[in-house]
Amino acid sequence: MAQHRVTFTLNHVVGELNKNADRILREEFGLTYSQFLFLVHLDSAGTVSSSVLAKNMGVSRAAVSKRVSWFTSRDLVRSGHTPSDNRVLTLALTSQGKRLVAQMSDHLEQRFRERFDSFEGVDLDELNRILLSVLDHLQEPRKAALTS
Amino acid sequence: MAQHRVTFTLNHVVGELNKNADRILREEFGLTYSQFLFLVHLDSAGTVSSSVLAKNMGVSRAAVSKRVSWFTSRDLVRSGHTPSDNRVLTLALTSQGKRLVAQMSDHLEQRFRERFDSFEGVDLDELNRILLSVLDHLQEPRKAALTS
DNA sequence: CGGAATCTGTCAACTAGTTGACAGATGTAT
DNA sequence: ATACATCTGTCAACTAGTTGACAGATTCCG
Repeated sequence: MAQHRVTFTLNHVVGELNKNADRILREEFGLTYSQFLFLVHLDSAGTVSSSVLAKNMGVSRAAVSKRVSWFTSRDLVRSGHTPSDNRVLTLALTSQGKRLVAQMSDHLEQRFRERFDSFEGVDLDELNRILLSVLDHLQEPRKAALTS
Repeated sequence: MAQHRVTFTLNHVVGELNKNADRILREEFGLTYSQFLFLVHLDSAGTVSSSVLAKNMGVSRAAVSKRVSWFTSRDLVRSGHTPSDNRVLTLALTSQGKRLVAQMSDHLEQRFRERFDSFEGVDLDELNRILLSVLDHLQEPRKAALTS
């Protein structure tokens, strides 16, 4: 009974973290956390099609499609069709976009450290290791099917 | 640099968990995870005003307001004005609502256990303890202001 | 070659949240 | 008592996601 409440705690923690990040990014950069995530995903992906980006971000192709113009009109993202395949719309950060996402990441991390470096109660690297282990377990349903 | 990535992992884990829960609840009960959460919050609150429920759920008053009729029309929630204060709309689960939320909770927990009871890699109670500690730290900005 | 299948991005219609404004009810201070 | 402040739920307009349908481009085979 108490056991599954860990999912509630997880949701609660994530809610607080994202709320904080969103507030900081709005104040300091005028962008939302979700816009930051878009740029982060694009940054780590390099040059990708809009549908690959959608898959990476875990949202629908339509969701990405509708947001692209917001970023291109601000010169943060460059989009264009490749000659090799005229269906795909390739996306990449502009140099300005790269600069911005680096600044945002740095700032966010600094604020995060201010808050947690002096916090002895928890080892965040250890927490991350545990969470990755849980994630791995969640994404492998094969085990249950094979053990019999 | 690696440190703040724990926030990404957290988001990822929560996304997977909620996606699973949503799928299960839709299949077995025809309700979404977010509808389940509405009922859970109302269940643990007992009889509350719509604005208190909004605060508990971490959403706006308007968001709750717009959803109430969905639940009352299905006889899961009862709503009415108290004579003591004619502004407030009091909400409570019907007996049918209570029965449903109990069934849903039980089912979800059973499925959760099936998946994690045999999983030796992680102690979920320990994880919950850590997360509660992080949550506590996040919600207390006073410490930083006082230590000097 | 020529279908047929598949993949791409976009559209329309929908859901569930937000903020800001509002009217009405209640509380408070002179 | 009366004016002012605050709290309540609801509304309109907006944002950001969803699914399903679609046309066009590409790929796969026979």
